[in-house]
Amino acid sequence: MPGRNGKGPPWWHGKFRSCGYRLTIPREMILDVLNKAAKHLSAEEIYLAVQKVYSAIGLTTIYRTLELLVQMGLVFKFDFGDKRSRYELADGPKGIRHHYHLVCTGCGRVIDYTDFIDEAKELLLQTQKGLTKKYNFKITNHLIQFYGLCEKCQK
Amino acid sequence: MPGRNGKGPPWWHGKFRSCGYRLTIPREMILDVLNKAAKHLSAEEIYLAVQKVYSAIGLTTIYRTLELLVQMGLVFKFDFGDKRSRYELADGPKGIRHHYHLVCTGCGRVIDYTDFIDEAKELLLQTQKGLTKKYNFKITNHLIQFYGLCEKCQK
DNA sequence: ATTGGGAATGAAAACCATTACCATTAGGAG
DNA sequence: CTCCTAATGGTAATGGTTTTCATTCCCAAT
Repeated sequence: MPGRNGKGPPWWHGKFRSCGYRLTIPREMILDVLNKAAKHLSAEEIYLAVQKVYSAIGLTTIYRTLELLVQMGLVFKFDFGDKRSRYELADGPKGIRHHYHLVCTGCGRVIDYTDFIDEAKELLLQTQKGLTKKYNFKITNHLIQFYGLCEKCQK
Repeated sequence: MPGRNGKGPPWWHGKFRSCGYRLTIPREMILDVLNKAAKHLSAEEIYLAVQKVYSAIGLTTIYRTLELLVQMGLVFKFDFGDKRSRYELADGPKGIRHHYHLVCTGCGRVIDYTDFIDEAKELLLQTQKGLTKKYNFKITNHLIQFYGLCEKCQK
């Protein structure tokens, strides 16, 4: 289960080692599934996907691993209002391809978008800096989501 | 259970009527608790608070009413990562005192902040406009949250 | 290679916030 | 005041996520 392009060891190997965590089959499988999917999956979806290739996998391991990955910063966890969490690869060391979500409150559909003006990014950074100083709060991450009605649900 | 200042009928009465919903004791109690608390409460906290004054209240009603209020736009629903939802009064017709949250991933503490609102508002509006046009998505609401470590948890 | 021991796993049971069900109660228009 | 229907509340069910615990496996030290 190679990295993004099939060449070289996946970029996450180093991170695992340096954190003192073991690199196991299930963990690689889960990362691989997330890597290939490249969109938000639920724990169960990941479970089923891994199961196709590694039938011995247990749901428990899925949850445990995902929690670990989130805590390591390799994976983001989202809540779109239906009541299952969604998980998404944080896109590597260089790929700071942060993207955001439009959530339809009608049908639950989620649209990813990356068109976020550069000014906005700048502002976000400044805000972050300001808040860090004022509240002595070390910000590691942020969440931005828009809610509304998609094309179909407006009618 | 009077309005914000004890004079005049609470500002939400009109909204209820115009939506065709009945104005009942439990609903007023719940709004009253949210109004007095003025910070994010869980369903159970609201339940216990209402119970002190109106012991016949049922948890089911709490949930049902909160859902209604959220859907009416009178109340916002948040998820801070512990696994219960939090509810907060949307601050009336004039009080556009929008605020955002800093969530500590260490201890779960939540800090409200109102700084940088005006700058953010402008960009938010532009972003919103762009997204609406591009995806034909009618945005009704948004969520911004910062995650990190609070003062205590950094040590 | 082998091994020892702590980390990781998986099956099943427990958890627990939220919902569904349904018989009963009460708002408010006429 | 009455009636109709929305609203309520107790209880049981739901279902995603966690906990428990015996077993297995990674891997550093032999």
